[in-house]
Amino acid sequence: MERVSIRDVAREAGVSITTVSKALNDYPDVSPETRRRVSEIAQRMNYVPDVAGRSMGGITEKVIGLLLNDLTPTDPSGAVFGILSGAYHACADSGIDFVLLTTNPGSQEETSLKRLCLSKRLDGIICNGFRLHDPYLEQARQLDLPCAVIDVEMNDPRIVDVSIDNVQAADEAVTFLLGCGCRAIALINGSARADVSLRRGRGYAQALTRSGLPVRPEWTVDADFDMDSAYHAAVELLRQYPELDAFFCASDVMALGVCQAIEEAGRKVGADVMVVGFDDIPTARYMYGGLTTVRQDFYKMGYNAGMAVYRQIQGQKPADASVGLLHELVIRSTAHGG
Amino acid sequence: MERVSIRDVAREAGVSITTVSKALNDYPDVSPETRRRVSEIAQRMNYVPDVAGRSMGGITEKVIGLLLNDLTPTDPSGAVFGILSGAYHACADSGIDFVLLTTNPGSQEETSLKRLCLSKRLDGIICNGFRLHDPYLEQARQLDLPCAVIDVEMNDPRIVDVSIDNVQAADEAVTFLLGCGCRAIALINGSARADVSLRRGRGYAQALTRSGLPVRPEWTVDADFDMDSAYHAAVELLRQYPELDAFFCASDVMALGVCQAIEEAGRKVGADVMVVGFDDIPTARYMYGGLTTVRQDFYKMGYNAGMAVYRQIQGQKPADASVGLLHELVIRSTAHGG
DNA sequence: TTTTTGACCAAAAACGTTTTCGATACTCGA
DNA sequence: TCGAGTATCGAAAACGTTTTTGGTCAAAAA
Repeated sequence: MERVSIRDVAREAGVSITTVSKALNDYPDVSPETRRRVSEIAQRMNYVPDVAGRSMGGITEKVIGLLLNDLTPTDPSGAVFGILSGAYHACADSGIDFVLLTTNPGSQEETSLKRLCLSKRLDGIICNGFRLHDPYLEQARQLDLPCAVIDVEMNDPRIVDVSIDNVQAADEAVTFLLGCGCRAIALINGSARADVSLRRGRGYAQALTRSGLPVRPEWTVDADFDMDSAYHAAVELLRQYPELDAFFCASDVMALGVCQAIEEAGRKVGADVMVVGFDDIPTARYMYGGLTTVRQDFYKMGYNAGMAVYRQIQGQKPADASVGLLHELVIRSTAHGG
Repeated sequence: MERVSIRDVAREAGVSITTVSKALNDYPDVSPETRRRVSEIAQRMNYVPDVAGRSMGGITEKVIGLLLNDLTPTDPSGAVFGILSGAYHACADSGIDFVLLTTNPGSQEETSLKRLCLSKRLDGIICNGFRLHDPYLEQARQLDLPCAVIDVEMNDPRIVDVSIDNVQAADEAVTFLLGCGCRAIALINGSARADVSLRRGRGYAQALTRSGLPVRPEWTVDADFDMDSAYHAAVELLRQYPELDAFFCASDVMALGVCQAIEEAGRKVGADVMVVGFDDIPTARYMYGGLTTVRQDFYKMGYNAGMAVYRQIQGQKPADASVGLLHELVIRSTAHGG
């Protein structure tokens, strides 16, 4: 596509490039008549200032990057999409450029986070999907750049943590199951390398302990947020511990695998065995009569993360307070009282 | 974050900036010793060439933009996410930059597609979510830029169409319902402003006509791909035409609303009234005993679109042939034979 | 010994802007 | 008529690169 430069516009208008630049950038020292004529010509010629030249001239747009760890072909929970959409809109609302970046364990070895940010000219970054011990997690601490991290507790005054209170959320879910009369509750957790898994595990144990019940380690299994793994784990648990009367799952997708296992074992979900999921995915209310689950708002996560980073870019305080989001226990059929 | 320029590196290494540039860009006329020393210093100083300066110097990365019409907070079908992920990976595999863009009817009025592409320095573009009569649709034809459009038949030799054969897919679905013995089949279609809706409507009519059945316009309703609209439409249809024994829905999400309406009407999904959806969303097999549906691969859509645009950028023929993708009728419980 | 060659490096132009500063011409008051 | 002020514009530097061109020096060829 043919690009027209400021020189072309200047030639066409019979003025210098200085005047064109000033006319289009609302400088005071250009006559109304000239300004009008130049803008008209620029418009007609489809002149769009080159962003690189502009940057050389000292005018740069601010940019926030959303760094996703391992962009998968599909996003069953809708979490990544919601975060992405939220971050995008936060940038749009703030008049900031948005760019999407991805990493994987391999690329984290070859390019440092700092160099990645430098190469993309980032003014701020939002990180999602990091696992404990990912190299980038530690590098984010050394990064001299406004930064928000989703779903990992960083405990760093310079970094904004964005997440719900996962301990509390898991506690509520398990407490609810206890209130339903359940006494043998298994935990199908996400990957042990995910910070949220640790926290949900803590909430699970905390609720049991408060009720004076023992935490039986053999009733907790990591299914890596994977439906099939969750299914197989549940099959095995149900075989080995027929006394289980409830499952708390760290994602709705895993809950589906668990429900299937329960039904295949000839037991009734929501009656013989209760199931609580996590996330409240869009189709949750249509499965197994309605999945009882802990809702979290991924769009808001992304949006708040974007806004927090934006505020830091604007020079507002290093966000000593992190962004806490609210969760909500949504009670449907797979686990319900009385 | 402090940026290090090539000048800083040159000073530190005691050579000219020319030599630094050549050393890092593998020019032959720099001694191995100098090259080694310069790269070592550049690495240590965290020097990353400024992309704007680089662009001024005549080196520009190719960029493909994915233009989404109206990025919503949630993506129940996973279509947008799949396409995005596919396009992203196509770019990554081709060593091309990827940027995400969005439009809405309002912004289409104020900024032309050409200016949008110019301002983002695009070398190619993928369009998704366009409605018939969107201004950008016509502008895409005038655009002098490699371009792929998803799910709209453009009939332009310079533009790559990417989609499944929606007429054929709908025909197969309805033909299957007819094979199941259904004789009164309603169509819950997407928005009439979406090209795929027209095509699925054609396939629906085509299948009925081939079997000698009349196409009753009152049995077709546009529910705009919305679950609630589909629900209400189905409620009304079932009340007014109790003889209906099947629904063909243009999306799984709408199929869910329809199923709910059927059950609330006291009829049994998959027995009294059969339902076929569209898309095969990740949780389809878990709903109503398993949704019968037409599967399409959104990731592949995005990937193929990206690759097609990339090939055009590389100067390969204007892609007279469009990219056709395969669909697959997935038979589960909500509609099944014998 | 002189000339040629090749290896290595630097000066400078170019890219498209913005912005500072100086230049010109005009207006107005004295 | 002249000087000061004002309105309008252009020249030129600057930004960070790449790339062309030319220059220096030592080694090889004559």
